Amino acid sequence: MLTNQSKYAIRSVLYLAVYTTNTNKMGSKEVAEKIKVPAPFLAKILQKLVKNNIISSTKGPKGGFYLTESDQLNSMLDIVRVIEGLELLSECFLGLPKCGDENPCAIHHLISPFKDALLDEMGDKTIKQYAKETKEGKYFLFLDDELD
Amino acid sequence: MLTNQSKYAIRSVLYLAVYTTNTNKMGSKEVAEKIKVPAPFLAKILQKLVKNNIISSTKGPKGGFYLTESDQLNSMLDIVRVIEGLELLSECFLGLPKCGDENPCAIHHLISPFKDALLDEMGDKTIKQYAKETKEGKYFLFLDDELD
DNA sequence: ATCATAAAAGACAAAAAAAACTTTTATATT
DNA sequence: AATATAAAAGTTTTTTTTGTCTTTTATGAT
Repeated sequence: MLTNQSKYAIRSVLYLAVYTTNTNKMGSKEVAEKIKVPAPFLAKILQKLVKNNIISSTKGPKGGFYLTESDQLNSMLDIVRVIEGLELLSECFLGLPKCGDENPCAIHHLISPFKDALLDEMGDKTIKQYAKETKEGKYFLFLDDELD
Repeated sequence: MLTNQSKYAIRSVLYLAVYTTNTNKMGSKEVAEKIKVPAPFLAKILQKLVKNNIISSTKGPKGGFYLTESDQLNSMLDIVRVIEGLELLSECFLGLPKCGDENPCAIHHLISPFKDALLDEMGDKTIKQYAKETKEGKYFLFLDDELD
């Protein structure tokens, strides 16, 4: 439903939202280590996120990636949009070309309400909100040494 | 969430369940045309399904693929299991290694009930039931010339 | 028995996704 | 100004998925 690229993107943005500020940036290798994804691959993904105004960065010593206040107003769906587009999220679970309410595949009735709820939340809720709830311990970004 | 292979497999099994019998088999090319998937690729998939007792086949003239009564007692989950395993269906939507109720990712609360419902239906309902409901017009297997 | 048909088997090719590597550019610190 | 740091940019490699092609085997019909 999502490519690894989108998954890594979402997890890294959430991580950066929780653990960095404009005065406390983080390098791509460190982020990769923390959330346990391939470092060079993540570097490419973060690059793409910067170019599309999802996150921010500065080069050089003390440089790295971080989120501005305005970056934090983006949604998960915004992230997916710039990484792979929204097609994967919307296409039929069984691959039926024109699956829909009028022409439902065998499991459309199960998928449809779920997809609506998912797109609603992923489209409306901001990274800032997710970060806040993560800090409150509601969600996790990786294992074991969470929040240390 | 599912590979094309699994999608094609499910759709072709449903198609065969609706449109064939042990006295009225169908060749792989014809099935491929009907459900609009690449013919040689589907041939390989059907082969795998036969080998794993999801569907049946006979060679030669008047030969082809079909479902026996006992084939029809399989579930969609059985199909996915033999094609790609159940990993893809069960792994975390954001790729969190040990996502679960104790260690939820940011959207676990949304995904979890959906996944439960999906696995329940896909695991319990038989191909026979799906075929019956498809014949009743409840679901569709392809477009336009349905049931002609 | 022969022949045409259709699946089985196996090798092969193309495309997409995932991942790695190298060079260049910007920037804080000294 | 020089240096070290870290992102940006671009190229390349690997792996997985998808898809094709060729040969072999089985079987119903004549």
